[in-house]
Amino acid sequence: MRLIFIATGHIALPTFHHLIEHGPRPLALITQPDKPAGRRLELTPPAIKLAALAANIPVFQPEKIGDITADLAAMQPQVIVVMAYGQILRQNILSLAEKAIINLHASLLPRFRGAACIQAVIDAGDAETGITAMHVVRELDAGDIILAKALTIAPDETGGSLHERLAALSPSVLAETLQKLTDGTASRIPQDTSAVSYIPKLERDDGLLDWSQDAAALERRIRAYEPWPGTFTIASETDGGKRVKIFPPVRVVDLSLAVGEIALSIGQLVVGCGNGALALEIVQPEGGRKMAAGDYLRGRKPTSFM
RNA sequence: CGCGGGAUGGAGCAGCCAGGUAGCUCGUCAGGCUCAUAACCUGAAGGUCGUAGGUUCAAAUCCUACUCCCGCAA
Repeated sequence: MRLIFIATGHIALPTFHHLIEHGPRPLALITQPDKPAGRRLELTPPAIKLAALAANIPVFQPEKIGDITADLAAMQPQVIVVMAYGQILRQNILSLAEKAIINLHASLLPRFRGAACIQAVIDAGDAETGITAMHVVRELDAGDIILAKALTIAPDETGGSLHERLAALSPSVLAETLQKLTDGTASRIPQDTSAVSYIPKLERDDGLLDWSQDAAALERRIRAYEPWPGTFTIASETDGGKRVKIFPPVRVVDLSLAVGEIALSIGQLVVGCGNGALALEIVQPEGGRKMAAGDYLRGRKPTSFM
């Protein structure tokens, strides 16, 4: 089968490797251009690009995917697979594949269309999520569904752990999808429009915690946003009003504190929330490294979080 | 040269601006108290103040260079 793979995010790596090892071998990888990253803003290639180069698969990194429409057409693809690419595909791309252009999306559609679907399911407290294979249409994540596989979300699941498990689940979803497309047994199930929800891309600042929320909701948020975009708060003036990152695990405890008030309870840093309180284990003040929350409290002596 | 914070006993910090006795909260060890404890009391050990130069009678503190760690941004 003549297949082109379009992907940027890490979540696509296992699927890409699976195709390289078990076929159909991708004719080319289309991925985002190298971007400045790191403290010195050095140009950094997407990890999947390195994987392609190592396997001698041609790589295209157009600023706009429309720029290489002719190249794509010249490869005469039967199937195009899109996964965490990061660009919207125009109509002229959608019609390039002879058989189908499909997208693997990391949620059980139509719930949580959009970029931050992995964080969203944990944040919402959902019991399960999964990988959905669907046809690509002009509207984002709105195409007819071919198949989906589900996973149960663990009570201590983080965005990172779920990302890994979904990445590992993806190759089998794609393999089955390709099989059905070949057989002609692939179903086309339209999405239930009444159940659609959309979750936009997250920015670093979205990780600012609002201590007036319920402790249980904050606990989910802290797990969901680890490692991206991460969660943080602002320390009181006694610690210079600096940013403090919060890492899971955190525990909901029954302690009566004002919103944002900090206390030392049985050696742990406890923060008052809107309903209940949270015991923090690991924090990282701006400029410092990760440290035990109790050490942070004893050393820097913050009195409250904003 | 994108912006910024930091390096001080085992941990986290203060002291630096206005150079002159190594400090705080913990931890560790010993002892005490207690039915008991992550609680409390007493005592002790543990530091070439990141590295290399410079200024000075005197440098954790001022100056220069370097190494390492980290936040923002992307």
